[in-house]
Amino acid sequence: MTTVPLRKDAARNRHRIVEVGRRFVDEGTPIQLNEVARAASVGVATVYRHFPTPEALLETVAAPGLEALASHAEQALSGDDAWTALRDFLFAATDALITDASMSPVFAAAASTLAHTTELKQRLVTLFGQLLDRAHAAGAADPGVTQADLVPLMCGVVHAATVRPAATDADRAAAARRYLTVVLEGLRGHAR
Amino acid sequence: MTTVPLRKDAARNRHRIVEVGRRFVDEGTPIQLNEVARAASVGVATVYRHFPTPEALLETVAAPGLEALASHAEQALSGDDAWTALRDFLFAATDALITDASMSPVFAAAASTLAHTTELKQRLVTLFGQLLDRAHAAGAADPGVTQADLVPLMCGVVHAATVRPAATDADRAAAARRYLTVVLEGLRGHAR
DNA sequence: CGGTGAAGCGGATAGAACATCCGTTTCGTG
DNA sequence: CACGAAACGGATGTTCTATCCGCTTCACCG
Repeated sequence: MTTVPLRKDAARNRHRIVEVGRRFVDEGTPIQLNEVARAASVGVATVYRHFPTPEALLETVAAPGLEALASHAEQALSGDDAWTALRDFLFAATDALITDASMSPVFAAAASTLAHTTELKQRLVTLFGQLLDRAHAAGAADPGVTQADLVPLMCGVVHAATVRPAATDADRAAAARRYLTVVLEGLRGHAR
Repeated sequence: MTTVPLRKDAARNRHRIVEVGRRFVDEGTPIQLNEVARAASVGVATVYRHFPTPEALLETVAAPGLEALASHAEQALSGDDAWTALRDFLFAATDALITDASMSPVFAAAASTLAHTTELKQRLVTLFGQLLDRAHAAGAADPGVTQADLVPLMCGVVHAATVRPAATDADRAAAARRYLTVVLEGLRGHAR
């Protein structure tokens, strides 16, 4: 599983492709590999060689965001109040998922094409779980909701905000925060 | 907007097509119009004439379920306790959305191709709103959550349960009910 | 009834999107 | 500099989507 370092030109092309992928995601353009190739001034085969499917490219585009989220979660784990730490982290995560369109599809997808992403997602799930368990231990969260539920719940909140007809991105973000508030209240409420 | 009654053969074909559409939805097969034509022993053009897009067919497939939901909501409105009526109805709605795969996409879609569906959705949103308003009036629900939020929240709950890796449909339904419980708790909790 | 025109039918096929293959080019090492 | 491996690119086969138009069926009317 040790990766041979890419040749210089290959690295450059790969980088270009990811950049274009990022741009497409930000613009809401669907990722079509032929289209990406054109925009990156690269042969179609080059794109397909690096990323066999649109999802694979999406995952790579999403990776930095997921990593940032993971570090954030690690920091949150050192917070003193379990509930506050969980809550603040989830708000940050929601904002990230709304802002960066590449993240929620990757999150929601069952399995991943890329080993790196799989590992990253696993790490995040574990971190989510630890944050939740701390809250459980402090008696601050409904014990009926488990590790396996937190990521889906987040996806649900984001999905709800996405479905809702909203004029601007800010509106959507505000809705997501309100929905998260409801869910958090439900999580905590049941514990009492 | 008065619709001319279909010719006998046209009605038969249309019916066949919808039937096949229903089957595809139940089997989780993606609705491809050419494929539907083959399965319905009908020319491609016939399918396209009745349903210009897969979504249009999906809407028609979903319509009976949406209608059932609407009548259920109307019944719920005559319940004596506002909160109980809302809660029971939302549980029933969640079950329906999980069971019938045609409903949530139609629900989540912003606009509809079909006039009938548009009207039906509008009716449902109104009914949801009335149920929620009764709960508001009874001081049983967070006033920060409005009419425009209820449908998205339902979509979110269903989405969360769909995303969650689950062995069986029953698991998924159970998860959805748990998530709805959390949301309801959050809705009610904030009101107090 | 049988004739007639409108409504509907079907499938060949044009067009778009996707993915692969292979001859050519570029890179890095000895 | 020469050579083999790695990477490139785009022409091209494949698949999926949707339209067009010549033919058939239906329903109505004399």
